[in-house]
Amino acid sequence: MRYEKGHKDATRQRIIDVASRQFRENGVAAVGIAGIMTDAGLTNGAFYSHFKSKEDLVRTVLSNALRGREETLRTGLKTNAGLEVMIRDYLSPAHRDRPSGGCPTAALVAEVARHPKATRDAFTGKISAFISLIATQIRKGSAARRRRDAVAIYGMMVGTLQLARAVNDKQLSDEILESGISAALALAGDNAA
Amino acid sequence: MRYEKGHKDATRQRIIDVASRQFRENGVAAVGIAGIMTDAGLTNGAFYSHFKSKEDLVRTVLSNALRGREETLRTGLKTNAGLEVMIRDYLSPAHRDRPSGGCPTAALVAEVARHPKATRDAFTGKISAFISLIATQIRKGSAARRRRDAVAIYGMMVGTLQLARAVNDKQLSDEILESGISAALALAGDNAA
DNA sequence: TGTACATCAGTGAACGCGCGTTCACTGATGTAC
DNA sequence: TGTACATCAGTGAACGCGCGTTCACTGATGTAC
Repeated sequence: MRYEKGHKDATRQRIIDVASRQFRENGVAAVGIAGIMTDAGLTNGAFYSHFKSKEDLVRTVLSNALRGREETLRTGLKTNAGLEVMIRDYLSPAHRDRPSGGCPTAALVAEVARHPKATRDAFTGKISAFISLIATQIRKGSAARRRRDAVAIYGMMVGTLQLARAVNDKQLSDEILESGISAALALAGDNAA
Repeated sequence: MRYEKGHKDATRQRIIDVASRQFRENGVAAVGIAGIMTDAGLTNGAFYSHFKSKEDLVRTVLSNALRGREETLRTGLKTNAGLEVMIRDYLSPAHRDRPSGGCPTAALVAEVARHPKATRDAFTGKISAFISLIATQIRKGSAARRRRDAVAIYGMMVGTLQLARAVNDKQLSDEILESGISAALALAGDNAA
């Protein structure tokens, strides 16, 4: 073989990583195949020996990024102080200011809602998983109440992060993040709230 | 004049209304000038005697839709049972299933965050206004705490509505809406929560 | 060992298409004299 | 009153451009005999 074993898989993964960053930064619709391939160090023609179509890439990127987030969340919850660190990380200025490495849900959820069913499927399962994970970390209340609060915390994190990103006023943006943290901690059953 | 007085203003408003619906339904990037003009009963060439550019239309539509929302919210809060009706309307299946007539923030906030500063300005002021309006309706806590909860409620409504729209499973989607309502009411200081 | 052929990741030009935008033009009405 | 011109909302063809996608080709390596 003229390329080492695993070369094609590595290339495919490189395309996925570049696309993952670009999609989160600029949205799926605004990102083109040619730009992704250039950033991956290839020419546009090579794309179709790795993916059936742009939509195929979108699905792959979404599954990939959400799986990565789930793992990070899972290990983070084990080693850190429950939900608190996760909530503070999620609603940090660093996360707000660098969408390309951040939560794919916050960046793409509204756009994905308009994509084909097969693409939305990638989301549905993972959103369910996130909610369940958060629910296991909530300290007080019945199982139903913990699950309700998990949904609310997740929705609030996604919404407030997006508001903080859209707003053109640093002070208001910081306030939105702070309010989100403090209200989310309250829902999580933390006394710091 | 070959057209009645006010004709051009009416046409302009018709273009804004059509664009407003299409943007919320499919996102700004996926909507073209030609399609908007066809729906408005005109040909594409006429567009540029009403707007400087597509971005000019986006700004106008955003200001318009957000102002409309603010008025609805303001009168709704006066005549109804405070926040409760508003929260239930916002997180209703009807709102989830018809984005074209719904909240422009939920539909467009992530996309607008990537638009030019002038476009984001339209958002910033109105988001501020929404937060203040909600804060006036919260029953308990210090002024700072009421404002914090207003930010959290708004963020949570936007986030949970988006999640409910993206998810491909009716039962999960309904659960997300219900959880959002009940947690938002709790934050608003309602005992029903 | 040498030669002919197979493999296949990647190249780069080309495809049709729809986009945002421009512009010469139309035609109904108003105004000047 | 009649004629020449101005106004201006809207028409529709055309512009260059970048998109997603296709495809004939390259060239380094492996395999067959």
